[in-house]
Amino acid sequence: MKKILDLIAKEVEEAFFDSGYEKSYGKVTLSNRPDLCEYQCNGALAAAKQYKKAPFLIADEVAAKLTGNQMFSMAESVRPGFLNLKLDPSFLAGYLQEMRKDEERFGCETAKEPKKIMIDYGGPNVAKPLHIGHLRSAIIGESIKRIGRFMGHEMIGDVHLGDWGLQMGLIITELGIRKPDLIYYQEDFDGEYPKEAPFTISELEEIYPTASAKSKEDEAYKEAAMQATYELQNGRRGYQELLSHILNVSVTDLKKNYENLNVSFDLWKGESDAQPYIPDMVQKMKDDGYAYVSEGALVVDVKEETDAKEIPPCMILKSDGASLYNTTDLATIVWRMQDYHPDEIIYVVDKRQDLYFTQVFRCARKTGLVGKDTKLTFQGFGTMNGKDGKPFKTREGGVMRLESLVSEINEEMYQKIMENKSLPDEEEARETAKIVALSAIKYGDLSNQASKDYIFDIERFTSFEGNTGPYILYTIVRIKSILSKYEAMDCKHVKEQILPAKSESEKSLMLEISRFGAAVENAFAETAPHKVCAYIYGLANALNHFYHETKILSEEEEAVRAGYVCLLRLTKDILETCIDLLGFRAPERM
RNA sequence: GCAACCGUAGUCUAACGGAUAGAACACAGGACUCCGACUCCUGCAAUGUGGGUUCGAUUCCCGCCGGUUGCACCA
Repeated sequence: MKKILDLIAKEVEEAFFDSGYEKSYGKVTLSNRPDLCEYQCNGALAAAKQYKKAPFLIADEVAAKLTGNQMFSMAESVRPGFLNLKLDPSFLAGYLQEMRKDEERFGCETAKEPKKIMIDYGGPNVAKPLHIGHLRSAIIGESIKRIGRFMGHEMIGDVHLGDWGLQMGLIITELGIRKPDLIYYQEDFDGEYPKEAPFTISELEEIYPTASAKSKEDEAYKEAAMQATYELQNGRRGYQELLSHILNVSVTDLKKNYENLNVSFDLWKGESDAQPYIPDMVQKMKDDGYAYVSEGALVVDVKEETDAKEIPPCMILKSDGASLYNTTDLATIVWRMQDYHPDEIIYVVDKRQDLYFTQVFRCARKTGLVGKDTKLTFQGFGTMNGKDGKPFKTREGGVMRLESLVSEINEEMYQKIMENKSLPDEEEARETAKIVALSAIKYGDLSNQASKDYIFDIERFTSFEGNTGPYILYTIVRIKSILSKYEAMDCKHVKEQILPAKSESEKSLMLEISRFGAAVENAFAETAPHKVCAYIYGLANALNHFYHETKILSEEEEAVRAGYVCLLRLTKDILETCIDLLGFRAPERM
């Protein structure tokens, strides 16, 4: 089903053409003066120069061609040369009627050329709990993935675990001190290792920071850890077995935590999965003459002549020959290309890594790891700040665990719900609090442009008023309540059909609904989930406005009432589809 | 020092180069015999600064001021 904007533009383009102007001037946009019109075309202003004619004269001609067109109830020319349009209510009702026949997509067409897109987000570290620094990547990445999928693209989410390097050696060393008898430490052992991990997740989460702290004070300890890391990476059997236990235990825990955030990944690959690709990749870079030794390290130049500043070379190997972050990221590109051949890889990463990814992308392109037909996108996000405008911290000034943040907000929501006494059942209240709390966190984040820093204000985000997640959910719940009352009225014999709007507020609501496809499409094109938020906020407002002015269930004319109910149901379905794209859902009651 | 990003009502935030810069919170008023008033309506209030390009600039270019961040062996 064509977007309503395209249908309108088609008519206007033809009117331009019939008046002797290029069709392209007939581009139509949503009105930025809703008091004057619903849609507008500024083409006459642009055409004035080419045709050496006053813009309003052109607009007059086009408007004349459009009068009488069944799509519009108004098409007028306004100085200096705007073309103002209002849709015919019957046309609009017909359009919505078509939308509601498509219960899944509401007429939103999928992309003409579906792409295979890998999306790298999450980025948690093994053996370390998720903290608030991981929140934005998870929320934004998940939403982009869902929006892309809705648009018909093949979206492959990869969590990209931090599971390589000294941290593993530290854990192995510390565990060896605590439990030296474990067979993983017997070098001559060649039997089967036990399936059960020799530690729990909470032990693991305690072992790592302890080991990390020790290594900073104790030089010998650090040596041991580095030695363990080296042996692990060079294939010591018992250590590798320990690594896989660490991975298993951690990933199980991470999955649970991400599940609570309604975030999921298609791939649970990590830095360790890229390691096997490193030697060949490095060798090829050397053979092709891209990599050379500078100050002891192996690097690839990524400067370009158009650069305003010096972009340092991309380091491939450290001067001691060891790999580093860059090496792993490049090798990750190798297997992604080899196994998936994506059209695009999107990195949802902290924007502070902008320069770093510029280096990696350039290096990957220059050395031929990716071809021209694969796009590499850096989708940097800003910092989540506290109310003081500084990076969000606990009251003590430490890094807050994600779990603590979530449970704090769950509790806050629970208190609110209990105050309202809307849900007498405690269990339901707890469950609902979780759902609403997640909407507060996610909407609070996603309603901002991803690239900007934003202030995480629990009080504001959890409010039921204003541009918040809970407000959106409240609107949905309210509609559900009305709909279920309608069901109980036993009106099955009445034909449900959307009728032409009779009031301004009804028409505004219908106009908002009709924009659905364009809004989602645009949000994906700009990888901008905040556009989905802006859209549903407008839709929820239009609904509440309409609701306030219109008696729905007490409307006496059955057909009109059924028409209202149709409109409400369509609004609800679209709102729910949109919040699913944002990664949260609505409760039945709240 | 060099570079990147960002400066919009008191606060928080939006706007393909287009009309009177749009919301939210807060504040000041107002609206419920009614489907969930956690709603709705009215008002107050903003583009850091100086130039340039343009018929037209929050948007593009340059200078200044302010903030954030990044600048080779961490990830």
